[in-house]
Amino acid sequence: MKAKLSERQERILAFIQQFMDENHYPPTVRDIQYGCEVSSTSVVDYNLHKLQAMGYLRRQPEVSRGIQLIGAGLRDSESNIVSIPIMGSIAAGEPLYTPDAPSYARDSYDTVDLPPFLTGDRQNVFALRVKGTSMIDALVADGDLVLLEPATDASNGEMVAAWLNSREETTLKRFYMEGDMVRLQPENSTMEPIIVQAKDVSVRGKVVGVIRTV
Amino acid sequence: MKAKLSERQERILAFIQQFMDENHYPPTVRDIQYGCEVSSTSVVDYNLHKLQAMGYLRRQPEVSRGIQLIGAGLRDSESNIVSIPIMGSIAAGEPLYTPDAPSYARDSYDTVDLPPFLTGDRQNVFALRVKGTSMIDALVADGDLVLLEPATDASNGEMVAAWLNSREETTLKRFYMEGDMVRLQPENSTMEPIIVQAKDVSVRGKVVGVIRTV
DNA sequence: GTTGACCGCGCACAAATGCTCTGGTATTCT
DNA sequence: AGAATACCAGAGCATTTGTGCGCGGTCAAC
Repeated sequence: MKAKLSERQERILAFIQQFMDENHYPPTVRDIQYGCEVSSTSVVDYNLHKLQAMGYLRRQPEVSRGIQLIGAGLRDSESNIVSIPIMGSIAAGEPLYTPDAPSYARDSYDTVDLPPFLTGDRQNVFALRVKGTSMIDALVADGDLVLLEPATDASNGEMVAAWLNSREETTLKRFYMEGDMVRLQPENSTMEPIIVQAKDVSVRGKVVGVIRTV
Repeated sequence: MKAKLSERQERILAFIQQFMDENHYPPTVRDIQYGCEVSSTSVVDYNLHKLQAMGYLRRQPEVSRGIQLIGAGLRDSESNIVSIPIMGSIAAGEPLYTPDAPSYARDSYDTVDLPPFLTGDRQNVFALRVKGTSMIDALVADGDLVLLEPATDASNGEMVAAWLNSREETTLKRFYMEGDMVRLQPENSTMEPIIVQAKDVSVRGKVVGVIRTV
């Protein structure tokens, strides 16, 4: 269904987003025409139909400015918000996020709405509620919300949510690969690192943000 | 300037908000006419002019659907976001927030858009960017954004931004009043509390949230 | 070549839509 | 009472704007 867009269609789409950001209402066909240097309104109409068929936008027939972007474009430009699912708590051993789950399956989770600057351009960011004070050594307190980017491995020094087979729990630590061992380093130097076999630990996500309300 | 609205104006305003929520584009004059059971477009036009003069919305002349809500209505219903001013950094000794400053003076500051759940129903919440690692003992790291509610005193145990006359700096600690002394307690037990005369410390705000991006 | 799909252009029409003009009805002020 | 003000109603005009139609390119398949 979603074939690749022609250059003109890309431009039209980008123009609509920009126009919405600036004016807070959708452009007319002729706005697009002039904004994208097209020489006829019918060309705009033609491409709008294409874009609609491909699912990039919705149009209200016979209605001026009856254009609304859907999908990723909507959240980013129109409401300036992204919805992030809260996939559970990180202290409890609940099943964690599966990155390949379809996005509409998120309906079954609570979500928080956050401005995009917290997620950057990362995909499938999800959130976990921190339960207990066991991660206070990583500058994360009870009740905090941690934002995670799905990942199965990490670079040294990154803060990750890691599943420990031996303890059957997920913990939040800095990740260091040392040979075939993995060292999970707390933030606080008074705490001892956890060192386990690489096969006994699996990374679930990298921390990209922390939110705390008091 | 902002006189109280007539019943019809309230209704028009509410209708525009509802229409925007449903359709993601502004209504036409006639949409409003039928939606609010007005018998003439001129009445709508008349009231729209009034509402514009009172600052509730902005119109683009000669442009269909050239209506955008401004002010409180926009933030709450359209984008579900509150703008919070970043009043500077907390490590530097810059002048801090003055709660009685008019809200439109916020134009001179950077702002971040955040969902309302972070501020609750608190008023005049502002943000400070944490510079340096001097507050890491309070679970706050370099680069974090702390959300503060303006306050001039605090209850024992609350985390506050406090100005220390002796050091001429603002610091983030838990607040304990003990006789006529004030103890500013770091989160980390390996750090020593700061104990000063109550007159040498002034509370600037209470921490209501922390945001960290990595 | 010829065909047909795809895309663009120009034009024109009709509907949608903002705006104005005229006049009316209360309510308030002098 | 008369004037002023605020608000509303109806009708109509002029512009804006979505949409359809005909025509002309390009490019690949046959």
